[in-house]
Amino acid sequence: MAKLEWSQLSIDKGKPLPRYYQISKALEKFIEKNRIPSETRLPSEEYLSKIFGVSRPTINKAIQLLMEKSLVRKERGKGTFVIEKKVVPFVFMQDLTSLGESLKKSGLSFTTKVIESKEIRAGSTIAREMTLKPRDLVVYLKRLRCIEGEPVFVTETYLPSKKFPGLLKQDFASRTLYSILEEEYGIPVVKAKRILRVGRPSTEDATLLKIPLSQPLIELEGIAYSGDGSVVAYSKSKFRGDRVVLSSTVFKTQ
Amino acid sequence: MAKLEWSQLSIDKGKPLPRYYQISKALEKFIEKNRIPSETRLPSEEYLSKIFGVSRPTINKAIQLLMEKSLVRKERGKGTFVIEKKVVPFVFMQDLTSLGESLKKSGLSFTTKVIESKEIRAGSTIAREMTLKPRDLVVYLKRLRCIEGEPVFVTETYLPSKKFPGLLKQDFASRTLYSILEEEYGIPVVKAKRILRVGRPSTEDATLLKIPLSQPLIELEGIAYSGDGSVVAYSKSKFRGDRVVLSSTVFKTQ
DNA sequence: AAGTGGTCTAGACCACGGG
DNA sequence: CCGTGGTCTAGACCACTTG
Repeated sequence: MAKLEWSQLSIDKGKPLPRYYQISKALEKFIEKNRIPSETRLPSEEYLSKIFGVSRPTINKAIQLLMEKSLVRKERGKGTFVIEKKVVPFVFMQDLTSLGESLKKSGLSFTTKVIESKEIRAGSTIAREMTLKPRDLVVYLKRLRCIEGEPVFVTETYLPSKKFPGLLKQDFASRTLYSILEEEYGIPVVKAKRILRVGRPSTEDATLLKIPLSQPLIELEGIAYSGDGSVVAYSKSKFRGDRVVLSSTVFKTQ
Repeated sequence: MAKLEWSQLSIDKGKPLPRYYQISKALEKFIEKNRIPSETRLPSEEYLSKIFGVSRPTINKAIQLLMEKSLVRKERGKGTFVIEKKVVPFVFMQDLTSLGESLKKSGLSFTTKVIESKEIRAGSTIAREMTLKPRDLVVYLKRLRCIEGEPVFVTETYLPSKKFPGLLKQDFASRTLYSILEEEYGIPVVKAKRILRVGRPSTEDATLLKIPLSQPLIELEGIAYSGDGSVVAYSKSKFRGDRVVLSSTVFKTQ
């Protein structure tokens, strides 16, 4: 009977709006109004193309828009499914904590997976950010963080090897980076600069985060400093824009 | 002679990557490597389709990707043009300043255009955010901010009418909102909550900001409080993701 | 084997901008 | 008028999932 419902959908081909846009809106409204449960499968693109009286590429593009809004998820060979809208509230600027610590406090279950860890030369770009020389060694760390079992962000971190001998032997999956730095090396982070922008995933990050290439990310770049003003870590985190909200509270300083 | 350069481009149709993706990357690299100046017109889609040996819709989709990355801008009837990459560094969390004040300090020339200003009833959503009753009156203000002449973000602000009688008569184009609140009403903002997310523009906002609907925005929602803990303003700002970087510095508090 | 989405083609018509 | 991008069609082949 499900098909009967969808079959009522239609668009006005006379309107000056693109058909794919009208179809996208029609589907969106239909899903909202009828409160289509998440994980419901949409009719096939073939079927929809008949309903709306357009070609399949047009339907494909319409659904593409819904996917970019994270309303649906496509699975090759299976179909298109309504997504449950989840957002993880996320505190990060309030106090000077690493993202891992911030997550811990929130009480949500989260896991860390180390994608890669190695020692490399800084190179000109990283060296400039960290006020090192390009040939200096740094520890490179790439971690994937999942919340409630779902991938939410990846972080790439660079730390000066000189300051943290043996760092690669630490267990980054079960302890937060900041706590390792403070407890194992006695170097606490006392200041951090952060830069935030919108970005797009690389093919690798899209795979890790299980998102399409078209979905925007929130990029958070950070430089952490120790008490003597030297750089302790340079990091770049990429968050799924559909799963994360960053929040903070600011008070008058004077 | 420009055509000669572009004509060298090609892709490997045997690769397992979509053609539109390969073409997009090829064009991107070509623009970067040859430092194609901004405002240069790309070859027509027709021409490119011949060069790459694919159909025009495929070229169209490839260029679509570049547009979403804000590398090019399409103009109907004219062509596709390379965009100058401009980013406005933007301090926002450091201290408790309004966005207007933050801009002023940055030294960049900026203008404010009032799109709309009126008194309305709060409604349930706004009332909840501002701890008002749905039927309470609020002043609604929608402003477009331009930096160096280009639209960069829109802000919608709601303020409780009761606290600020005659507010609509103020000149919001030449003074910042916070300074009006403090100097005209003696109510300074001492605390603010901020929530940040990625969003997509409404058709109206896309027009105001001169961006395609596909381009993501940074949304900054804020609630400002006065000394007695009451809500002074609720605002929602939407920034062009390709023009803005938000930055902050955090210190250890304890 | 059948059904799904991913992608592509060759051609088409339109609206817009500029000569 | 012509060249541009915006959009659409009808059909196709592929890779993947499921029965």
